[in-house]
Amino acid sequence: MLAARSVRKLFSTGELLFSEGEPCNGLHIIARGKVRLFKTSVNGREQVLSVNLAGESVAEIPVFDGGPYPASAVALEETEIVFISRRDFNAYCLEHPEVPLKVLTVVGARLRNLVGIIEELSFTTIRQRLISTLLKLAQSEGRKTTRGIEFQLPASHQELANQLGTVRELISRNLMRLHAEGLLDVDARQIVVKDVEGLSALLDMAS
Amino acid sequence: MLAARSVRKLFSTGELLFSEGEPCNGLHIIARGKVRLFKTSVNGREQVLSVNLAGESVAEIPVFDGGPYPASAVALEETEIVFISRRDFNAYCLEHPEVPLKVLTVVGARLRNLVGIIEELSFTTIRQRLISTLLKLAQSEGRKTTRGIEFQLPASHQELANQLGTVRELISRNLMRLHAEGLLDVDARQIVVKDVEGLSALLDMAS
DNA sequence: CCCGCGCAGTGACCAAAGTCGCTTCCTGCT
DNA sequence: AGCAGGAAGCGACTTTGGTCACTGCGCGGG
Repeated sequence: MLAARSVRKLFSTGELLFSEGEPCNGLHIIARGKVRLFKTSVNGREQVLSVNLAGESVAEIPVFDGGPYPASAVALEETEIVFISRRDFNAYCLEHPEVPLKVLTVVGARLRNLVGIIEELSFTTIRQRLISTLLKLAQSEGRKTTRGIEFQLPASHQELANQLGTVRELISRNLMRLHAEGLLDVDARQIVVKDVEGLSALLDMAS
Repeated sequence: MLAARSVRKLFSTGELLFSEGEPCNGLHIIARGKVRLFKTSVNGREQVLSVNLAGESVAEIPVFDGGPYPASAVALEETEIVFISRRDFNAYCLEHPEVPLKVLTVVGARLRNLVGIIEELSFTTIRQRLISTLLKLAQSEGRKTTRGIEFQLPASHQELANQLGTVRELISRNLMRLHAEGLLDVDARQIVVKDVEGLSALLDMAS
């Protein structure tokens, strides 16, 4: 059994699982918690590649091709990781041919996700990206009230900026602007979307 | 044998192998020629994801996860494709457990490549991206002459712009600017890099 | 209670990217 | 020769993104 050969590791909020460029010697599976995968630039900017929750694995690729980690990973909350060494996992894959196929679909999802990021980065403005994530949040976490759809931003402006590939200030500014346009109200992290249609409409516009 | 179940297809320059969003029913392997994978935006902009040569495969992912193509592919020259249906390839994978592992390393390379694009898009300017591709070209195709390292741009400014995720004019402008700075000479598609060190130096600068 | 700190708001400013409109050059075709 | 179409050059302009410097708030620890 694979579990027998695995190791459990605990990470507290903000702790690095691994850094870009490090050699990789095993597969990380998230048993509990939340992990962010990201790239860092020389001037300190960050670009988030994905946020993964319990049940998902991180950094499958270096396990197979033997290369270094292409990005860094950090725990966003108390996180428990199950770690399986490369040797063990490779052996396991050869014994169970359906496993790598399964992994391929996982990697596939990751690849589609990356292509999505590229699409956003090269075709859309920060404004559109912000609107799009606001709409997603409204749909997944929003509560309907008399004033509109209400929800909390899941993280600081800084964190949000990292995910959109930009800086804190632009989040502020764009939220302000949307408020000025009457589409939503902002109170600290509390967002009230007053006009979902209006927001969606802005997305569909060609540029 | 797998070859027995394969189909050969011919594509002429500019012909589409498949388009983003279409369902996928098999694996394409390039027997001869050159293929470009790209995304298209509503306003006609393009972003190149990769350029693949003979011996490489394209669109491995949809074969495994059954989803639609995440991007479009076009032949850049006379191209011959070997096509294997999903069913056949999946069956083949189960018989030969080492095959999906091999595919994983291919997909891994692709993933690293995409991460690289994301890094460039979110951390670097067009100027830097241009310099970087010029240096690559100089290294791979350049001939040393008395005036410097000489080579031809492999494609139109438009095509180059697509690869860098920008527009034609910025290629012109940045080439001009580099010329004005005395780093290279431009004559139509003929480039003469006069100062490789100077160019490289510009890349290392923080922003 | 006050201090420090992290987070957010904001205006001034600057640089990069993109758009438009037009010109020029080349090439192939009739 | 003349024309059409594609590729490139180029200037003027707008928009977007990013930087800087500062203010203000809220909260927890000393």
